[in-house]
Amino acid sequence: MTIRLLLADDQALVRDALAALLGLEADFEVVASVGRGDEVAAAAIACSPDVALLDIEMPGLDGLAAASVLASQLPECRTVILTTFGRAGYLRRAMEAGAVGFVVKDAPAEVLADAIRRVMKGERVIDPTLAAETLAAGDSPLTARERDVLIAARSGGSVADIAARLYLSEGTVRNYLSYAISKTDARNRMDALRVADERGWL
Amino acid sequence: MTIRLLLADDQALVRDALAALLGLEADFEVVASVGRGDEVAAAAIACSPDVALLDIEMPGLDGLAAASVLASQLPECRTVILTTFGRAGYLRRAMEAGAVGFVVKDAPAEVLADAIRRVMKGERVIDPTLAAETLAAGDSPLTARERDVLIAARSGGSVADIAARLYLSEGTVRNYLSYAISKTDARNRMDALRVADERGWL
DNA sequence: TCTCCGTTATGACATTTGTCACTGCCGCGT
DNA sequence: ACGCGGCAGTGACAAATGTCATAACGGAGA
Repeated sequence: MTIRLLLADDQALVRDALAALLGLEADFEVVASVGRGDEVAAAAIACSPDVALLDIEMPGLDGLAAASVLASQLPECRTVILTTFGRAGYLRRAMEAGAVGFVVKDAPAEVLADAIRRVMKGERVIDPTLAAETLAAGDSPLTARERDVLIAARSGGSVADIAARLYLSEGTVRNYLSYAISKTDARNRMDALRVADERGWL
Repeated sequence: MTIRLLLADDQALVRDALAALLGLEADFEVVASVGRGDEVAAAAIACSPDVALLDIEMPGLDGLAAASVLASQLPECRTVILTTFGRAGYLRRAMEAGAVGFVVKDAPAEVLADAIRRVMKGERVIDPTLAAETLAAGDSPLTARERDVLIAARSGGSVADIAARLYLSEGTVRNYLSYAISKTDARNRMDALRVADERGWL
């Protein structure tokens, strides 16, 4: 009984390489392979895979959003997130999006193959180091707006720019930035951005 | 006549997957596979590959530095840089480090295989889009110190922090930052950092 | 109902940042 | 010998940033 796989990764070379790697295993069959998050659902419906391997960073729709869509439209297909970044916040969001597995690209090939077989048996598979880290980082203390302001600050604009983009007054933006800076124990907005990003709070 | 390959990529899964992919081609043979830049030279000397495929982001020594070492210690081995980021500055630095090929991971698998065969024939292989972009971005207008200051600014510290780290006066740091901001047409240091990073000037 | 929290906002304030002018030193090329 | 450009610094100034107190409004929960 072969396990039917869907592969989603924006980097064609990595996608093809993973297909080659998984194709070496006798019990795996790659039935679909896409390079954009917004193509995942359609491909899954067309090919009805047993397991979808989704990268997070993809154009169109990110892997986490794609996992949500997949969970609602094709609940019998299990999702494993396969990503470069073992960033704490990703794991939490992946679980919320209905993923049952989470593997980082640092892991050796056997870990991935093993993870796929285990999710097929109904288990949840999560990188243990990452799980610990996620628990340690904890929930984001940032409110929704504080997060919005930080994200808007990422492009390097001034308070005025951010205020204009979010339709807020400049004073309000300064307040939110100040809160964010204090909650992240940072010294200024760049530092806050760096810290929040590392902790997966954005 | 098979082409002997050395593979270097910090992500084990990607490394193994690439090995599987390249192994499917009849004329390729992966003779070494490492996960750290500082293991490249030793592995190359031990296995004498014809072509080394190096990722840029690696612990120990980055792919560009590893390419330099390889070029001096084992000049008969040709280097192809294989990286996620088609960032303009990387290409220039790769060429300076003695690489003869540059392939982005966005490219389809045939491009990589083709590139390997072509560098074996003595050709240089460079992603054409990227080449154009690199020429457009041009040489970095930043002086060595301006670059240092920008890099130090990346960790999110204040002028005082940067000055302390580089053993400069605060005024000097402010001047360099100001020059950097003006040379990048940015609005503030974050913007300058973003721009310089994108252009590969760091 | 009353209180807490998040959102939005203002004004005042100190600090930091960015800009500019100007100086001196050193090394390189003509 | 001279000028140019990079490096390092000072001082002054305007603008942006970060902090704090304070306040109004609405929703969620005790």
